Amino acid sequence: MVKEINTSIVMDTIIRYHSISRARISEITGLNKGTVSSLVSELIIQHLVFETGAGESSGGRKPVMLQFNGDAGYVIGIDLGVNYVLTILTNLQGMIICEHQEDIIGLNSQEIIPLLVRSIGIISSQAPSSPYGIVGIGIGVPGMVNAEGTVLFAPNLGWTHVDLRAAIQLNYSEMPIFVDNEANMGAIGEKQYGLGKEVANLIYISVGVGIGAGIILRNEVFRGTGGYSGETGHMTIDANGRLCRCGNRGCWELYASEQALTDMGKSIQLDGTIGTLESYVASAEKGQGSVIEAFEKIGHYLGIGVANIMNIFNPDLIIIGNRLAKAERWLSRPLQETVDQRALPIQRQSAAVQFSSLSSHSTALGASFMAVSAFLQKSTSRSL
Amino acid sequence: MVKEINTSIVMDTIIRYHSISRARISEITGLNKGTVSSLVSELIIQHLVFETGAGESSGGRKPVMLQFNGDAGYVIGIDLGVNYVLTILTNLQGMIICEHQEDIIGLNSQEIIPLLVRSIGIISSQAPSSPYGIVGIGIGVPGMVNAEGTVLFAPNLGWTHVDLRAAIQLNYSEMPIFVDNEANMGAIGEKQYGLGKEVANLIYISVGVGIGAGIILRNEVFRGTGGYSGETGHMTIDANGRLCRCGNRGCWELYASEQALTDMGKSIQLDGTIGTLESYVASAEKGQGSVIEAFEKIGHYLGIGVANIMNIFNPDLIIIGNRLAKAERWLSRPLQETVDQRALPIQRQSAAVQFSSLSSHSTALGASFMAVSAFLQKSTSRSL
DNA sequence: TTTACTTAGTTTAGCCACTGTACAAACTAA
DNA sequence: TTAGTTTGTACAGTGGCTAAACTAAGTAAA
Repeated sequence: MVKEINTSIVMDTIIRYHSISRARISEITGLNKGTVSSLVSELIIQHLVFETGAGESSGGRKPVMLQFNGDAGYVIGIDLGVNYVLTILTNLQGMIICEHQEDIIGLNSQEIIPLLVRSIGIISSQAPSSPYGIVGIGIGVPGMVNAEGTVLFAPNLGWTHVDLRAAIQLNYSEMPIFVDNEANMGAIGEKQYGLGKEVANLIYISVGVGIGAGIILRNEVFRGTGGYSGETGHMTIDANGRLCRCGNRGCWELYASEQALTDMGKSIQLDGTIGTLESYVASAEKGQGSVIEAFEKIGHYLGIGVANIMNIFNPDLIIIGNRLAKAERWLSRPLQETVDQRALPIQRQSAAVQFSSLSSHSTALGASFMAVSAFLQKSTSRSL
Repeated sequence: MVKEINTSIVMDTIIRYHSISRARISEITGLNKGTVSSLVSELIIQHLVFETGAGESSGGRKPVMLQFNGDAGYVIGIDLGVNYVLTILTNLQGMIICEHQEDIIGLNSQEIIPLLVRSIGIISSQAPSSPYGIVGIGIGVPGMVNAEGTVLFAPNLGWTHVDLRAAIQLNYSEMPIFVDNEANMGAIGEKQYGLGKEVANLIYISVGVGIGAGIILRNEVFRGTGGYSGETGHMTIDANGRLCRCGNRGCWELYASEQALTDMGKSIQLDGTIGTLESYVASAEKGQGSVIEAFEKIGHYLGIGVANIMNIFNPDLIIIGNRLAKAERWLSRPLQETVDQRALPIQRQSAAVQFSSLSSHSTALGASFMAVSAFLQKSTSRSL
């Protein structure tokens, strides 16, 4: 049991420092040199770590540098969006090997699940050969997911109670499969591979048709008691505001989501195109004032909710992700201004607000990391 | 290190089960009988555990029952309120031995600190003799406190940057002293000794002059990056609402706190008394409709914020505490109705909203528990 | 070169705290 | 009584750690 913990510590240290000697690991972790040596040799036998040759001497014998073998295996990450499926293959370090995207507009769950299985098949076949092969699959879904991987409610997909994990498991019986909310996966993605690498507390705000949040506190996802935390889109920001389909009034997502944009757009004369987010972005880029104003209004309302979240959580970082992050150019300034006006001074001084750095891959990368994490945990524990 | 962990596990098991045999501990924890025996004998030497005699046989030798020695030492818990100081002495099980209260209306920090020291002295002298004596002091403060025990900002006391821990430490140099926000302490109190014993995620909402929240997630207080989490009072619930002194508009505490009551009270004809919370409660008890209406309005607005918190955290339990809990009778129904209307169905099904069960002792008890917790941790670890 | 000094990594002996097994003590029930 | 249970202790064995010695491989200055 102690060995398990120490193996994890050594593994994490190697991954974090990218290239490191046994002696440095011993220094950093406080573990004895002998202990480190023996643990490392087991990791090498497991193909999880390899020696890259001699490093720079600092006045004595040259160290043998160690690296994490990111290509010991591969994982699949899936971002099941409202109208697309993005499937990626990454190695254990989150390097994207290949990706595959398909539209799912108008499809129901009976049609989407086979499509997911097909996508997994296509992507799997492109994995380079490796000691462990494909070691897991992660899936981010735009809805509430329970601990068993059942999608309880995904309004924008029209799903209720779809046992997604079991459905995929039918085709890949031995494969570890992780299903979670798209915002949680996005938060994990940003924490591991994006802007959140150095912070312990971050909130990833997924602004798409609605708004959801992935909450990472003390370096771990906080899912709440039933797994339904982060329903920030239905936070009241206007007590006497418009009625939301959830039954509440003045929900944040009525004022600051893609749906809000569409509502505003009805009164905007577009240059002939349909009112998709992409068309609005295109119009804004052409300088259409009414569209830019709409974005700025949404940025302002985003700021109100972001300030609330800052006041409640006192996080290191708030990241705006998902579809509306594409309009960063017009959202950013009004958002920041509103936060500066509305959040408590001590909060806005210590917390940063940024837009996703992984473009549209946050969720898929987070999903793939779930699988990586589980694989490494299993690998370092079973080396008994 | 393993021993430390196991000692803690044994200790926790004894505390939880109140009266238990070595054999049962071994069963429950999975530790070997011999291991449990040796750890228990050390705890007995330390006076932390004692044998209470034979228990009921279940067909064989009678077990020797063990109990946690709650009277191995005592701790002091202080609730520094806006206009009172409540000091309590408890044993290690949170049993209140004696208490002492003083008014501090109109006093500044230079006057309050000596008063705190005096109160500690008065209470200390009443502690029964015990193996360890007074083992720690906890203080809950109505303001932001950093990790060093400095009160950064306590608007209702008029304090900025008062190094409270250091000031008390001057008089009790070797004593462990814990200073934290009053809402965090209240949350801890409810978690340990009140309504939250069985739950992992609870939010304690302290409704006094303003509103603050103590957040317990996965059985631990979440304090945020700088220690400033839980500033829920400044959550916007009305985007275009009234201006708050914090600079924001439509802050929750403008509509749902003692301050809100006072504001409303200006237009209420009271029966000759001044507008304190107590006088409003008295009027409501006499059946004065306008006061009851005011309470109901506050209950409604409390519900809006509570629904927000439910949607964001998906907790097991939300507890309403501090001064306004005294008006439970009139707040409760409108609060629950609003939550039922506004929180997502799945949230309100799984989370309960209750009023504090420890009457006005939540904060002081939480403060005392901080000291208990630190003492037990130290005791079980230094038995090397 | 040679020599002295560093630093890296392995080996070995010893130790700590756990587990498993055996056993004594103390009880119940037939 | 006698057989069978349950509790708690004793003791040997083991896993995994640390400390220290040692080998290996370098640098720097005489």
